Amino acid sequence: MEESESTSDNQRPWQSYHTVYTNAKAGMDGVDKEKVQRVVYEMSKGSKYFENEERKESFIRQKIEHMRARAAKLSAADLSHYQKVVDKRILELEASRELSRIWLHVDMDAFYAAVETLSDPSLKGKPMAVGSMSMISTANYEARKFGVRAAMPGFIARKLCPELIFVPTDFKKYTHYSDLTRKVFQNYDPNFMLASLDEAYLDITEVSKERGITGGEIAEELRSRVHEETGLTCSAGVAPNRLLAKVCSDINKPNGQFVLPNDCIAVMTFISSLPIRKIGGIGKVTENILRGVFGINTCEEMLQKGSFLCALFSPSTADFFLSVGLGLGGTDKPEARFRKSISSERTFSATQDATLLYQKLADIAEMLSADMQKEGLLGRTLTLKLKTASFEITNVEVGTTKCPKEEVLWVPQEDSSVQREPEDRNLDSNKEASTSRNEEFFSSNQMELLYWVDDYKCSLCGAELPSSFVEERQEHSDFHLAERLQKEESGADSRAMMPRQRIYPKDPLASQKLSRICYPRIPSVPVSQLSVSPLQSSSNRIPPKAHLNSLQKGTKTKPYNETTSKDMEEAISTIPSMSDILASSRAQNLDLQLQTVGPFFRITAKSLESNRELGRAEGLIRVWFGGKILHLDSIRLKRDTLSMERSIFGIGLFIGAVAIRYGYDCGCRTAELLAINDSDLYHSKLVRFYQRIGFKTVYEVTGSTIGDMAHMLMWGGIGTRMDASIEELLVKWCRRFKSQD
DNA sequence: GCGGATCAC
DNA sequence: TATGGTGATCCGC
Repeated sequence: MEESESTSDNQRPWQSYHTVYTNAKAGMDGVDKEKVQRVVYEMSKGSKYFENEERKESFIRQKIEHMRARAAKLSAADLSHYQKVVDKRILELEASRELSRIWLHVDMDAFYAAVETLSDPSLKGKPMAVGSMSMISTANYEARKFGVRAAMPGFIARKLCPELIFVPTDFKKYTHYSDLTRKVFQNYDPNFMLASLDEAYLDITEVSKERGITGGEIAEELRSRVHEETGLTCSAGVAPNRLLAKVCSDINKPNGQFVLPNDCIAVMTFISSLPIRKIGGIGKVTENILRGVFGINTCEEMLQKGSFLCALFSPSTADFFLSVGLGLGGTDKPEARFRKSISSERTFSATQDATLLYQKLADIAEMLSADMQKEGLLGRTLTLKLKTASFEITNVEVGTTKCPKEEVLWVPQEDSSVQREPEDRNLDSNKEASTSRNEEFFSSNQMELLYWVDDYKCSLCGAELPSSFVEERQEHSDFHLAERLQKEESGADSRAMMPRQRIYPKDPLASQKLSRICYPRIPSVPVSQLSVSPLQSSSNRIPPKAHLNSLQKGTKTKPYNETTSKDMEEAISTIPSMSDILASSRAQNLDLQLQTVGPFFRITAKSLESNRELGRAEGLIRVWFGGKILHLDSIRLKRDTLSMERSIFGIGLFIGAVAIRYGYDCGCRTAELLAINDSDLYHSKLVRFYQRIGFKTVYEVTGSTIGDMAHMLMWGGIGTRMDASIEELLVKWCRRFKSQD
């Protein structure tokens, strides 16, 4: 066998070059596959792409060999053990079989190509492909007869079919037609799942029951309505679950449909001879492995080889294979799905021009940033993807606690390329930046959704507050805002309620210089380290109930800044002492420490349980003409704080309160900060947040005037300069720090 | 948590 | 001349 294969390789080398292009696709029945294979091989041979494909193939062959060896090593005892595992698992899976629902999968026929033909009827009947010389997105059925298909580079397609017409992609058009199809789908299942622009899953169980018609009849009707609405044809599959429905929609493509009845025997018969490659999720590699290692070709064989699959694959993968063998698939009601990542990438011709590469990176970052702002998204993990001229792909991720982004991302990337393959470093051809990582991604738009359901319940957490509780409601929405900001910030770059230091150096020298001026560092061994508690007596404390009452009276019905001076006098007597703040922070299991060096201070918050640092603030007491000013440089909260029950008020505000109280004790009357403007979206929220705390805008630093330069040197960026009266801050928030007794 | 790989459209 | 862009998931460390 080996012999004859290698001989045929020598005579017909193209047979050993495995591409996805020969994989059976609708409309490719009469194609001379041998010829296609040969042309693809001839056009690819010797290219960097080809070499990379061979490298990948050889890797897969190794993997197969390795798995074969492992399979051969399994003892009879092992196999009988795994057989028991499989038998049990199959019973469990079988028990979960759900035959009561009818799923329909719709798939538009050659969608992009069909849309283009609609807008330019002269294309009708001619071989045509949507895409470019580099890559084809879709080919119409005339082109498919030549072996031209999606995912094939255009220059190869042209070789296969010289008269092939190329049409550039135009997503606006496709989206328009996709919208039209959705309006039709809506009538059959308001919760339909869109799989892409041209594919959808519909649960037609209800509609079938209500109208007393079969799934097949619904499919017919839906398809003809799609045609009426769009002038396009589509194919449909009807089956008891989504996995099978998808397979079915492909069977009578184009402009056809196939119904698999909700009947266990029918399903098992259908699946028994089905090639595994037809199943969504089983691609070229998995197919090769399953065939090469276990000789599996059909879904039925998954069950026969179940013990091997369980022995060699992870439980979740083995489960998937077994359910495929049983013809099981998703039947559940779709849950709302949120995007988990957003990305932007570009391929460009190889270059060794570092400046150009940096420029490309900057451009891509800009595009990504724009896309994110459009959707109001923030990210937590930033990934740089690099594709070299030899098609090798490298990813570098950074959690966003590190900064600055560009340096962290880019410099190590270059270095690692140097180590691995020096000659490739200068041939970088593709970069992508993306942000992602599962639940750590979220939309900041969601923050705006706080409203009072029935004018009574908080839409975000269900807390109940009647409308007469004006102050409480304000505070409650502050809480959610703060919570959101805290989450976003500890994800974005750990800057929390106060500005972090940030500067955009033009050159290294400038950077050094600026950092000396702006960011005095507190020595790692503090000259004076004091626990804050002994600093203050609680002499000016009054019983908690009393000051709570007086404050509520004063502020309940009017905003704070309208507080009368008499209220103020009353209130001042109620401002929390340092020990008030510390006592209530300890009640939250927080250990606050204040360190000072000359004018500089640092406040750290640790968890009393874990002793881990949860956040810190830095700043200095600045002497100015009118007196002293508390200058807040940054408050940072650690990611750990996110998982805690506490709100930002529990940590950020405690840290802030210690800073403010420290400033008060030092004789400062004013606190100043800069709400840094990284993005407009975030900035406006930050400013609003500070405003609610009690800060007022004094100046917009835009960087457009010489005067702004001084601010930027001072603060390290552009943004909104804000001040607050320290006394007012203490009064405003004193209820937070009332004693726990 | 990170980086590589696979898959789908 | 020339082999894409976007998003998701899983595995192994």
